Amino acid sequence: MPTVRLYNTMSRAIDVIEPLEPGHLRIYCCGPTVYDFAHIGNLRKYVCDDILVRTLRHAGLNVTHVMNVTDVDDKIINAAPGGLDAIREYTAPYTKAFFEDLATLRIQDPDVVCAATEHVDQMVDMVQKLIDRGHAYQSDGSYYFRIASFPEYGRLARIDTAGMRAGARVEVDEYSKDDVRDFALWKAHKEGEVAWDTSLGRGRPGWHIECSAMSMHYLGESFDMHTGGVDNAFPHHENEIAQAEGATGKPFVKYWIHHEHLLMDSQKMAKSLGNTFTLRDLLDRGLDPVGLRYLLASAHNRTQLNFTNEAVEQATQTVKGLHDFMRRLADAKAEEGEPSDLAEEAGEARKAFFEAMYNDLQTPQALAAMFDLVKAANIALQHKTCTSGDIEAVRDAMLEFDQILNVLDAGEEEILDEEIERMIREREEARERRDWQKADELRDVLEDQGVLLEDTADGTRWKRA
RNA sequence: GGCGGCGUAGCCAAGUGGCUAAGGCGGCGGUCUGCAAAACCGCUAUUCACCGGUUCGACUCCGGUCGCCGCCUCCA
Repeated sequence: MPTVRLYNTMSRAIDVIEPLEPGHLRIYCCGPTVYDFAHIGNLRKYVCDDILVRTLRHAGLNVTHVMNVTDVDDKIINAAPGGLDAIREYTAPYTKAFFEDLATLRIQDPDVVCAATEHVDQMVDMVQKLIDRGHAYQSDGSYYFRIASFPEYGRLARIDTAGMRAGARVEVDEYSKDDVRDFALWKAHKEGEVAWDTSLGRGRPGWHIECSAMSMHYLGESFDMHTGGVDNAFPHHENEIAQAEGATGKPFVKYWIHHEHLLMDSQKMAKSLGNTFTLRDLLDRGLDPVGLRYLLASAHNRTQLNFTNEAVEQATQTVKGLHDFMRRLADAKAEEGEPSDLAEEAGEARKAFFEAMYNDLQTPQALAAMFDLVKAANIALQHKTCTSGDIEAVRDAMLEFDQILNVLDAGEEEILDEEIERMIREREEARERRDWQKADELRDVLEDQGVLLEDTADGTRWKRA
């Protein structure tokens, strides 16, 4: 099995990935809070997770991928006062939209998707363990994690907890805590808010507790990998560690992966700047979802990616080029010329591509290896003798790359359109008569319908624009 | 104020203490084509924000300046 290396926020180094259980990698990815449509910056994170999981699977690991859906939090409660029915009614469409967005971006669904509101029991159990072990206390019906009881606090984000007292942010929490650094595990019921009647009393879970409770419920008290946006490292993941390790006394997660943010036109994305766009917004503007996937996948996950309209259009062009290439490959026939060494080139490209991916997900280098092969194959197809084995090797390599990238066409066969076929035949006849004017006219008509023609030695081909 | 990241061609984006600074998109010129398209060939950063320093040698290491971005209690 190949060695996979990834940057681990905990160690601040590129670590060799060795699952706790050999051959089986258990990963938890922080999921969406479904109070609104996901914006493109949120979605980058899921594309990064997708590339990561696909790479781990390609390396031969059996991956169990769990993702949460946060369907109860302050924003949701504010938007949907009342009980559980009210927040479910409010969040359901956003949850549905979120998974539609994942599908649009060709992101594989996780093996397990868990909603916070369906795991309150597990969270209550965990809070109880924290109380029993002296890490939590009650105040006015709410429960808090006592940071002073967990000396390791701040290890992930390298935060000096002493300095938090002088933090720039103003404390806005109206609940009473022993120490400003402590965070809520369970919030006492307030009138008009959703609540559960539990052994802790009537109330609702804090945000961080859901991820600790659900990840351990599905993946065990210690598991391999946990992902999130860079902003989640502190406080969310730091708090998760405190809760999990406080409750079990065992190490929580071995590898922490954090994905960088997307910039919009070199600016941060923020509602106040009016530059957050949902996938729907972008599709309405005519952007191609697969081009978008390619763009989001094409930069390294730990660098900020600058999102511009132009960049998406470029990515879309690139993907079109790959589609053209696969088609050319499918139609390829052996030609006379010097013998090609395409099979070897394919092998080299494969090696380079996956070495790059296995070495901290270096997508840009992997893509460069792929394009080197595309170029070599195009040259060979034009000037050399390619055996069916040569062509097959290139095709297999491309399809293998696409196990990670997932941007190629799924189905080969384009539905034949009789009207289009008839016009193409008509144009062929015109061309035989050397009636170029008529032929060009027909080509223009088809182009207006989004059909592009290519006259090749083997006849005219067409594709959708 | 504290901590951290980044600044590479028109655009997106890799990279290394010293061979010609990856790759993609775009543009220009050419081959092919009835014309196109696709593909191919050539050109498109004497230079890596700026200023110093270390070094035989730095884009890569150090210091400073400017710019952008993130975290510092619930934002991917």
